[in-house]
Amino acid sequence: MAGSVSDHLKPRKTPRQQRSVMTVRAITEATIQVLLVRGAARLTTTDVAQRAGVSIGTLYQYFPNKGALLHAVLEQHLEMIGAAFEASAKRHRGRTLAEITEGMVADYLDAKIANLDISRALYRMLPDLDAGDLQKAMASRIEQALGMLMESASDKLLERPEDVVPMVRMLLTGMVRATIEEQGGPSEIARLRSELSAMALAYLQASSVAA
Amino acid sequence: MAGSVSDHLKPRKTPRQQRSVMTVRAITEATIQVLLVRGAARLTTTDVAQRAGVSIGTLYQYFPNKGALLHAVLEQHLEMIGAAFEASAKRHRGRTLAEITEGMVADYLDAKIANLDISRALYRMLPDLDAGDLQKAMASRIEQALGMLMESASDKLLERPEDVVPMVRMLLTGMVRATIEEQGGPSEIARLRSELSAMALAYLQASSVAA
DNA sequence: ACCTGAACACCGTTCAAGT
DNA sequence: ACCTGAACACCGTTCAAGT
Repeated sequence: MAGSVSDHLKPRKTPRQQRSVMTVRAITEATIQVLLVRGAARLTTTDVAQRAGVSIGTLYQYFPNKGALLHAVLEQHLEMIGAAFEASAKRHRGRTLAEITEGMVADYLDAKIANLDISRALYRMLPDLDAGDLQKAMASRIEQALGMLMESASDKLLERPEDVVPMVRMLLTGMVRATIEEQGGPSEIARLRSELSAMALAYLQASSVAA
Repeated sequence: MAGSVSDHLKPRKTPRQQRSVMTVRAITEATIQVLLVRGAARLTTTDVAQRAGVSIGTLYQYFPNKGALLHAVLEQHLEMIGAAFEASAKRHRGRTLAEITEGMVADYLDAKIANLDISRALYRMLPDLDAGDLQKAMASRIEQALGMLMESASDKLLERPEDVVPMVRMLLTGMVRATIEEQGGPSEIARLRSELSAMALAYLQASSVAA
């Protein structure tokens, strides 16, 4: 073992005084701003420090490297999406398979669309980010909520949930990601909203029996 | 207009003498080698030039920048995948919807799996690569072959193909990409092979009527 | 405990000089 | 027509000195 793969991505120190708490917040805020304005490829630690109003030395006091900075921003965003999905799952629990499916797709899409720019920027940085840990955690979080939802469906019983649930999770996140990365406009997003529901529902029905 | 977005990614000059044709080939070969050995993030133009046995100056005589180098490698790989998919489409034409779907999924997966390492490496560089043009071309190439296949199905007639065909294309490429990027092992790939067929077929059947 | 910024290392890219 | 490699610019990261 000897430490997780991504020890080097963790924040370097935990701020103990008020001043430094604000410093850290200023740095992550600035990171998002620079990300949106300049894009992932042209994001510079110097830019971030300047925009945050601190020196580069200070930035590196809290984040061991550029990757850790972006990792922190990604973590925030995923936490938001994960919480939104879990809340959505609770809302739709116990309804019919069709209702659950449509509601779940709509809510996930809405959460991503509400932060379209940042979603797009973050997707673009994923590869450089060594974010396998975060993505895995997110995947199992969504799968757990999904599994619970499927069990709760009032009209259908899912067969082989251990295979079907991961596939549906991948369908949901993969199609939304692809559409956003392909620069899909309003019409592509509208199509995704209806067709993705239809797709997920057709597969789920084919994989379940009457309850 | 004033030139395509990615003029700066095109090769800088076309080699006119034998010597330089070999030079270009050596450079792209070396790029793949370095990509596989060091990974996308640590790929260095110096490394590539050294491995190709030329100076950096020579490298920059044929490729205007690092991006163009990777762009060329990606283009080669996509060309191979595209051709494989079109050949597969021809083979399955005229069969039943279920046979077409299964054959298509299996063939696409096989083509990607046969070059798993390079596929993985290339997926990781996509964002940095400004490869929207290549991806769009690839998407419509696959969609055209898919549309032809759907029309040829002996037992079913697809409704709203203008919506359904792009969704199936995205399903196919998106799920394979997600599985590969998530470092899926043999068992995840086997699951993908069967479940992705089931998913696509369930959606296609729900979107078609008897022929 | 926190902050600063000059200095270092590394890498992408150019260009004057060569064959 | 093609090749070379020293030189330049830029950016991530460190660390000795400060409050």
